[in-house]
This record gives sequence, structure tokens and C-alpha cells, in this order.
Amino acid sequence: MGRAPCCDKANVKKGPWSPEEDAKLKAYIDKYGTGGNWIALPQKIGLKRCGKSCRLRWLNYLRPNIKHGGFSEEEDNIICSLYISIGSRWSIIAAQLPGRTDNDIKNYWNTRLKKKLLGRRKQSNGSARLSSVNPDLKDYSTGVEDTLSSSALERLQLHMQLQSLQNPLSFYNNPALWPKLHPFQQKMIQSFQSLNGVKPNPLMQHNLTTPHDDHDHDQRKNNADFYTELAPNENNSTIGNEEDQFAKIGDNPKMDGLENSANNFMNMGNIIPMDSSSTIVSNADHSAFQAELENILNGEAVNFNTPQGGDHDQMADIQYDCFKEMPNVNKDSLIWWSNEFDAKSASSNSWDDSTSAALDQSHGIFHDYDQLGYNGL
DNA sequence: AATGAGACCAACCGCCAGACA
DNA sequence: TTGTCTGGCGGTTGGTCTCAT
Repeated sequence: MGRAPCCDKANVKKGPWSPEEDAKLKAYIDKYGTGGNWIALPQKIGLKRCGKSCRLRWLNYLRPNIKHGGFSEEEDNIICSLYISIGSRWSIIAAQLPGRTDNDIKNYWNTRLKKKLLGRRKQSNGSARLSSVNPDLKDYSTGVEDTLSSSALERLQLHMQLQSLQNPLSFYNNPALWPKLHPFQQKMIQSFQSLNGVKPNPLMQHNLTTPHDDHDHDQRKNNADFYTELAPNENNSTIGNEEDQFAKIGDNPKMDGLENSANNFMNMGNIIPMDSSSTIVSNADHSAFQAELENILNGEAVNFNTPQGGDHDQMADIQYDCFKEMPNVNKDSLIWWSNEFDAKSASSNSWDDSTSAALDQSHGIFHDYDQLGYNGL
């Protein structure tokens, strides 16, 4: 049994707001405020509108200091960086852009910015698919990913793509500046690249060791629930000391993980090319990768998932391979974890530490960007 | 000038979390 | 503890506009 509707749908007006309705709503809220109850508000002022509709109208158009259109390059940068970091959490992104609404930013991203980033529009005859790039993947080219967040993958791929296209002076081409990634993160990306027929990213050659400085130690402690998340059905007594397990697994294990990966990538780079005409695609592999990226951004997500059954479960094996070194992790728990991560990722709207960290990192990006003397994308 | 495709964007829908009884 | 209600959110829809043919 579904829940009761928030209003009598038969007696509410839908569609565009008239100037009279706007005036009524604005005048009332200016005078009395919302009264903390949007549902009751339309009756009070004699509007035949749903309370949620009134709220939306006020928040998106009528409240003071709302800006529409005319996004600046700086705003573009912030949106891009935050999208890469935290995904489609438009309200959080909007909070960083005074006067902008989540709806505006969402529309702007979907209709313009995404295309601007890629610098070209989807060709009518379709781009090269993953399966054509790498025939081994033809069995995985249907459906939508279940076990890995498409949003996280999209952001990872987007960032990798952007990094690959950027200026040689960037962090990306300076291994000394690269942050350390969790071995899983590196291996996952390696697997993805190899399946795409993409040359190993220089990043993947980077340090595979596990750092153990104080910060990492603290982080392991803060993430103390991660291990049981990895193997939720395991008897804890078989898991052993969490600290030891974390030491084996490595750092930044909490997944958040792909979010962390995206944040790491954020840290690595500092320039987001907004116009592909100013970028150079250095080899065919990148072209293929870019084509696949474009497919993903166009909603034709490559299946990066665990196909149902069969020994041809190549991708799942590769994914599982990433976890082999972790004790008490089996395929079932991996799949469980992936779904859990997705669920958490999807439902988390809070302004949490990871979000703040992402923001800090995005600021770092702009700082680096400025330091390198780039102005304008 | 007509028309069809694509772009844009305001608004709606349904889900979820938190507050509260 | 459970159920209900509301606010808030992201995804999606559909109307309108623009542009190419």
C-alpha cells in the first residue's frame, strides 16, 4: 500500500506558474515566511498548488538573489570538479555556488557542461563501443552495471580522460606528486584499462606499497567498520584484529572507496580542459577510451558488471582478483559490498567528511591550476 | 514558409530520511 | 518501536524554442 499523496492531485493546478501565482506566493512568504509547513501554505494563500510545487517555485525562482544562466568559467570548474568528486549531488554542488539552484546546475550539466567537457557531440552513427575496441568484452556489453557504481565509474573515467588530455606540466605527468592509491584502486583501474585495450596509465605504475603514517593510521581507525562491511557474513572471530586486517588490505579502504579514488584523481590533476579543440589526443588508445567515455556519458553505459552465471565471467573474475589478497573476502561478499556501496552512495545526501574533503581537494585543484598559470579553459 | 530534430529548462514524480506522535 | 507526515533530493518528463533542411 502506497503512502497518501501530499495533496489532492485532482484539485491542484499543474504546469507553469502564472505571474499572479508568483506574486501571491512571494508576497505571502515575504510577509509571513513559509511557516515551516509547505503543505499547508497553498491553502492559506488560496493557491491551487501542491505544497511541494510552491516550495520548488520559491526555492528555484522566487527567493531573493537567484541567478539564472550565464555560468562563469569558474562556476563551470567548480561544477566539474565537484561532479567528479561527489557525483550528482546537485544540492551540495549548488551550496558552493551562491545564487545557483540545484535544478539549474543539474540542467546546466545535463544539457551543456557534459557536452562541453567532451568537446563534441555524439555522432549520429554512434561511437565505437567497448566491444569493438576489445572483442573480449562483447559478452559484457549489455545491461547496466550492478556491482559497481556507474556514477563512480563515470567520474573516474571522466577524470582519467581529462587528465590524459591535459597539459604535460600537470600533476598527472609528474609521478613524484602522485598520491598513493590503495592497491585495489590501482588494480581495478588497471583491469578496466586492460579490458578497454588502453595502455596502462602511468598512474598504475605508481607506488603499490601501503603507507603507514599517522594520518593513515587514524584513517584506518576511523574506517573501522569497513572490514565487516567487506565480509558481512563472516564471523568476526575469523577476521582477527581489525588493525591488522587494515594493514593487509591497505589504506583508504572504505568504499567511499571509489569516491576516494575520484578524490585521489582530483588531487592528481589540476586542469580540466573545457574545449577539446585545445587538447591533444596522443594515441589511438586514448581515442578508443574517449569514445567509450562518451558512450558512458551519453547514458550508454558499458556493462562493467558481473554477468549472471557462466564461466565466461571475465569481468567478475578480474574484479574478484582485485580482492584475492584480502582475507575472508569471497565473490558473494564482493558483490554485496558493491551493492552496499552503491546504495550508500545513492542515498547519502549529507554534507559529510568525505564531501568536505572532496571540496578541499577541489580547492587544491584550482590552486594548482592557478599556480601553473592557466586561466581559462 | 514548413517541418522535423535537437536543445533547453521549468516542473513534476517518486523515493528517502528525519521528526514526531 | 512503529507509523505517519513533511521536507528535500535526484531523475525524468514534456512543453517551448532554435536551427537546419
